[in-house]
Amino acid sequence: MKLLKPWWAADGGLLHLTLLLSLAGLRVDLDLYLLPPPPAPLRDELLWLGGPTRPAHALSPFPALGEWGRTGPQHPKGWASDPGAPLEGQLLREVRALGVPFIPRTRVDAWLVHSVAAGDADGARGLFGAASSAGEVGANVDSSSQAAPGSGGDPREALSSPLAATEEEEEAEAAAEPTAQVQDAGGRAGQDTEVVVNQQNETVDRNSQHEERVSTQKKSLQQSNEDDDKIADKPDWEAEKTTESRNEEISFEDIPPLPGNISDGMNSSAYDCNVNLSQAISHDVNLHEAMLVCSNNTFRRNPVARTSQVPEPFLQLSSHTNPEQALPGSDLTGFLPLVDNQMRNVTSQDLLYDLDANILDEINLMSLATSFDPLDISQLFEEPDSDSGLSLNSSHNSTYITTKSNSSHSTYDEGAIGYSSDLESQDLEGAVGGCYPESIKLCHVDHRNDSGFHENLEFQHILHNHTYHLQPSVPEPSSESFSWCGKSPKKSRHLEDTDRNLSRDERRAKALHIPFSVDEIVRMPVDSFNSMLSRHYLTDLQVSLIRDIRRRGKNKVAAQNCRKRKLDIIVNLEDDVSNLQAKKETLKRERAQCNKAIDIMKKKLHDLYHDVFSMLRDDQGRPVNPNQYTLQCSHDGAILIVPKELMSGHKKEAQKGKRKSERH
DNA sequence: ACTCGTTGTCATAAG
DNA sequence: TTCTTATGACAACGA
Repeated sequence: MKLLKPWWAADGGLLHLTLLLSLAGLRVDLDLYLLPPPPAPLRDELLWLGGPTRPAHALSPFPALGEWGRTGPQHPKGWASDPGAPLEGQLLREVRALGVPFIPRTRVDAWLVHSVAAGDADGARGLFGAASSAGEVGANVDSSSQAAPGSGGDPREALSSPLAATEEEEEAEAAAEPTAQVQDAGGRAGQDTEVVVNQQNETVDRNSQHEERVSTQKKSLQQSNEDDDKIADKPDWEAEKTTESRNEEISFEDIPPLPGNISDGMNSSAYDCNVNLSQAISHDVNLHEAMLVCSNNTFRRNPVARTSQVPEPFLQLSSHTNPEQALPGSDLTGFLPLVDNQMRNVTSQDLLYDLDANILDEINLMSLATSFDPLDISQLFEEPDSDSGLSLNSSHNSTYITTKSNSSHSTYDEGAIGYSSDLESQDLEGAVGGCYPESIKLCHVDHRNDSGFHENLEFQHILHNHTYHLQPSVPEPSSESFSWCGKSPKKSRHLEDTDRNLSRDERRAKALHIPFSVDEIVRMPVDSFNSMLSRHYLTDLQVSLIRDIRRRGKNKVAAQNCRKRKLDIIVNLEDDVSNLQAKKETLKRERAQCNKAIDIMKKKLHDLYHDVFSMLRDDQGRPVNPNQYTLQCSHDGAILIVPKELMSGHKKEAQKGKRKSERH
């Protein structure tokens, strides 16, 4: 919702709103169904007031405005039956005077404007102010009901009430105050009408609070380029409101199909579908299903082929509300963010026609996300790690870069892009398509789809990022965002604690509902692993993740072993060093001992020498001078007393003889 | 704020 | 060719 602020402020917003509504097709039709059409002159004027480059019916997959009065149910008050009311021109002027932040172009817009003009100016400002702040149709309506209390017959209330009132209130009001207005509109009556009354009773408190919020929101609108941190500071009330709306699912199953062919006015196949509107509206996956229908009929991609790409199990999972309507392989839950990326320059029809293969691939992958538990996804988003990331970070490159630059951590480099399978985008890694941070808000356009949208985010994240890194630094849709989806922060925190011990791959595997444990995946022998992959119905995404998990797991073990080995080697080398040092010391000691022994021996020999000489006598009986004579041992063992002079001369001759022999 | 050890991951080479 | 293992390098994280 916050993301829409910049749309309104910077881009005029209407195109986005239109596309948004178009993409959320069934939802828009629901609104139309509930509301009366404007008078013909007015709608024409409204239609072209904004100077659209092409007719409204070309901008939107909905029936042309001209068909509105004929196809839509008649308002109990006969509003639709009064097409020529002389208010139109004045209405438009009033609308303009209201400072509505966009020019009405589609029938919905026209109706909104008209409704506003028909009501009080304050209420209108509240409506559009809230609309601009909330950034979603549902919010618009909701706001309008709060801003203009007391207008019991105002169709705005009929539209908004279901989103705002609680079931208890509805029941109470139903018993107390019968309102026939909406009942005429095809039997859907009950809840909506009751809520209308509720809204009247609801009041000033909320109204004043709401106005404050609106003013705050308007201020924030001016900061269209607010950073992610600001985005994270989502007001509690927004979350509450969202949760409220979400909890109040409107069931239109009992509503008969519209009398007219709702797609009569369409000149394109964008909305050429056979889906029963009432059925579609009654399901949480309206958007998905609607887009499925569109894809079947208009997308260039062969639906059959796409169908074949999606494993049966996921089909079952993806169509959590109405399996019979869900077409295989075409869940477009993640379409909004993608479209948002192109929205500024392209019409919805262009989008429908021009979805390229990449987008469709992603969309196809999105089907996987439908089976994800939003909480699981949320856990991934909340993942502290990073490198990876899924980060909420979306996979969109530009977004990624931005967030990365803004974040202190910034990690996702990943070449991941190239990497495999990576599913994560986030990492953005260059990845294919990703979703803007804005897309996060987009998901709140239709609360019935937000869980799916989160899944998409997760999915896209995973899709593009090989590393599965999570961007911790990037503002993630934390528990706050999940509270939008009706998850209490406590529960989210609890799960967070629960999963805290899980590794990233474990969390990813859990999020993708991979039926094997990470440990199994990693430890399994190759043959078993391959047979396991072939035995189970797994999507490419799952297989990719499993292989990555296995690769990372094995590499992790290898790295651990490698480090352990390296440490062992180091330890061994250190031991060797210490051993050698000890040996060296020992040898040193031995050497010293030997030297000592040698000295002792020398001394003993010297003493013995002198003792021997002291006992020797020459021929005249005189003692032999040890300085003039030396003792020599002959070959036969005889001891001879030889004068040193002879010994020196003999030694010299001996040395000469040695040299000669060496020369030769 | 910086350093250091640990850990996970990736890229690459080798078997 | 594919898979596994080993290892260097890098980054994140916590102490």
